[in-house]
Amino acid sequence: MPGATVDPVGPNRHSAWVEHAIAALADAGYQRGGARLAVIELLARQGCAMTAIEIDDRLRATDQGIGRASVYRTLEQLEELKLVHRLEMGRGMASYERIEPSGEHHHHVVCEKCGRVEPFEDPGLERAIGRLQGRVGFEVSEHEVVLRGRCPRCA
Amino acid sequence: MPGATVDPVGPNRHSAWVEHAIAALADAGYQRGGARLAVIELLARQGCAMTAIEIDDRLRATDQGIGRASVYRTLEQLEELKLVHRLEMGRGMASYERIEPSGEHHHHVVCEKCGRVEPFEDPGLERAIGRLQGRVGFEVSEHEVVLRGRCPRCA
DNA sequence: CGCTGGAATGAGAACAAGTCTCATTCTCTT
DNA sequence: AAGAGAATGAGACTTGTTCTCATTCCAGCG
Repeated sequence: MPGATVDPVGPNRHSAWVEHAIAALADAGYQRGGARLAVIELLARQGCAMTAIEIDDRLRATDQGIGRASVYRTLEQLEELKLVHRLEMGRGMASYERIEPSGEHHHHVVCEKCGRVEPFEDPGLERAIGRLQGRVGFEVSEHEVVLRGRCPRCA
Repeated sequence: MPGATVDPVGPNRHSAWVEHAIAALADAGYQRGGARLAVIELLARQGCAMTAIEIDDRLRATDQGIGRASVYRTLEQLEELKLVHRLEMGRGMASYERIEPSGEHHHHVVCEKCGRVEPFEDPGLERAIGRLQGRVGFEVSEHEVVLRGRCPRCA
């Protein structure tokens, strides 16, 4: 790949996750398909959670014209394989964001007035949750923290 | 009330919250009503979150036969007045639980297999979240932590 | 290559949770 | 006891999601 060493961080900076997802799907016995790939590539480009509706709308608008069923089906498969995280932060609709294989992740603050969502991360919080794992009777595999309040604009 | 000093802790142990809720509603200018009271009394008896559907089903089964609209309307009002907490832990449906005026509260572990929900509390976690408040740009008024995994039975 | 069997896809129907409307009933004040 | 306005409930409606099934696509095989 001559000349390909320039600008490793760009619009495709998360292509590693695309590869990862494709490999995981292949391992799980799935065949390739255009709709699924489109969902994966869209999620790869997002910095934070995106609602199922947004994903669906965006992909429907594409010249490919991806169907609703394919979008939801793909999201379900990706969730099953722990490639994406399903979140319910709003009024009864799900959002999705990719799971980094590194384990790196963030949580969310939601404005209860305008619905704006922002990510944040905090090692102290992660530590507190880590310490908790043994104490609850469950075998915990993931966690989710949502803070609610007013964003600077709405406060 | 002669003889009423026996057994202060019983099925009505949370009647203080009922009073609190009634007072708050009156302060907010609401009139009394049977449907609303029934919702309040049902929530007062629960130890943990209950889905809107369950609440509705239970109250519909009553000889009072409370309507769906009243149930949802009441839940919305109670949420607005910070008398109950709305949670979304499952597949797209809301649960509600009362907010103690003392600020005492718990969080939840959900079994991703069977859907069982259990409460837990942890001061360390609360401290970590408390420390966080200033750092996110929002004016945080509440928070919610959900752990997911396998319950002992499903593990 | 072109076939073929099973997987992936998309249009639209079906479903479930929640919301809205509006006629009736109830509360509270006078 | 009456009137004004709030609370209620039946049922229509909306919205996000899931299901169905006929069609299209992919991948191994001759």
